[in-house]
Amino acid sequence: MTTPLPNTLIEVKKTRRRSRIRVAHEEKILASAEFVFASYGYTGATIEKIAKDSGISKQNLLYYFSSKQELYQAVLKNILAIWLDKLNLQNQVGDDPAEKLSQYIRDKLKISQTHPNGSKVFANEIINGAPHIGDYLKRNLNEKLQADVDLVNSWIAEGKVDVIDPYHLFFMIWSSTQTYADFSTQIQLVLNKEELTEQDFNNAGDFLCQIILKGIGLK
Amino acid sequence: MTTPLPNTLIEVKKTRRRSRIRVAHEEKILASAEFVFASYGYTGATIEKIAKDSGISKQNLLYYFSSKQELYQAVLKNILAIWLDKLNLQNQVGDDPAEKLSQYIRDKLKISQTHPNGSKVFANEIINGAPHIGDYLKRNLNEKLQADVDLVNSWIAEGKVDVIDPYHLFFMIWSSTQTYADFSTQIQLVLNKEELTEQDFNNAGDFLCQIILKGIGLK
DNA sequence: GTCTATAAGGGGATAGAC
DNA sequence: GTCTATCCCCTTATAGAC
Repeated sequence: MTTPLPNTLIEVKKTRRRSRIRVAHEEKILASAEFVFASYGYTGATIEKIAKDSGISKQNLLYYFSSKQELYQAVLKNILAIWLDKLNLQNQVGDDPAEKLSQYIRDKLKISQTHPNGSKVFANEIINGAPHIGDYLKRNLNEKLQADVDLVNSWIAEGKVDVIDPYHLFFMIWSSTQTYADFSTQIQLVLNKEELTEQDFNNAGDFLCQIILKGIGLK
Repeated sequence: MTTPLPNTLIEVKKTRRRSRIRVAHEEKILASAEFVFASYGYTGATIEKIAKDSGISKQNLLYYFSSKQELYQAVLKNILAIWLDKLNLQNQVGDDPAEKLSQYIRDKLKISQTHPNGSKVFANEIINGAPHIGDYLKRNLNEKLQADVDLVNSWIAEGKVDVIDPYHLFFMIWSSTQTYADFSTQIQLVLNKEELTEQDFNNAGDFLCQIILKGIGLK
């Protein structure tokens, strides 16, 4: 049995001038698409559902995004851009490893709070073997990550943190912060809440920073 | 926009006597279903694909599992049974918190290694809002978890571990162990490997135990 | 830009012979 | 238990009027 075929990500076309109405509609459509793809998966989501949710007719939606796949990839690219943009250990202010890592963790968690649906769509895509963004991810993730891995390794060399494998550290940070978006259903069920509050996210941030920093020998 | 309707999980019927051929075929079908649901999601998976993968005709498959939903829920119930069965802090041997937690973490990670597809199907289901197993989960997860939470709280009261929120500890353990199944595509991409090896899982286990135990004040 | 109509194909499930 | 045939709905996408 073969896994789904890889598809190269459609590059965003640089439209020279987008009318106000186009910009507004595209935004509404993208927000709805994020929600519907997160709730039903790629195949389970239908253009009809997205159209209904955004208050735009199905045929009109296809005027703005000419195919389901194009819309899906736009959603994926949105969340990836947010992650790749904000998530650099290097870009965090200060020199202190503890400070940099704390900020990184809290930033990542903040995105789980503000963009849960984007995170869920991305998670679904990766779980399914990244058929639509595998190539794109390969080209864009590793390079950025390498710089951060190097930085952590330099901290280890300087004796500032315990000897650990930086890759597994990042896997841990990514998974334990994203779980508050991706697995929010389960977390809400366990905590017996309808929604996760600001306070829940603050608690999570405090917890994660406490465990991870102390765990690698900081503080 | 409404989220998917909840469906109560179909209870497993106790067939008094299942022929040898039925048992064998059901097993093959379930294994293929796990793989196909993991690769394509609930809607994206088709009975046809599952049938092809298992070497059984689509119509014959429907003789054994009378609907797609029934097959899907059987897959979900399988992985949940494995988790709920093995994952009790209380059942781990020994009295030592460090020993119990290490074993719990390694057991959970082992399931990621041996049942990656079941884990992926479950992850997809939760991400999509648990439309098919929400009720079942609610009835079966919280009670088991509560005993473990109480145990951790007793350790805190005895001063054996730092003051932490046990719930967030479990969220961290669950997410950081499951990521090696659910996000294996991304991890393989970062580590530049076709498959995760026994050694990779050992490294992950060592890393997670080191960070989490030290992080909560053990050792 | 937005609408009505519809083509074209996929996929779940059933009927009934063997 | 397994097969052939088929029904029927759903969904993507296009054509073309306004």
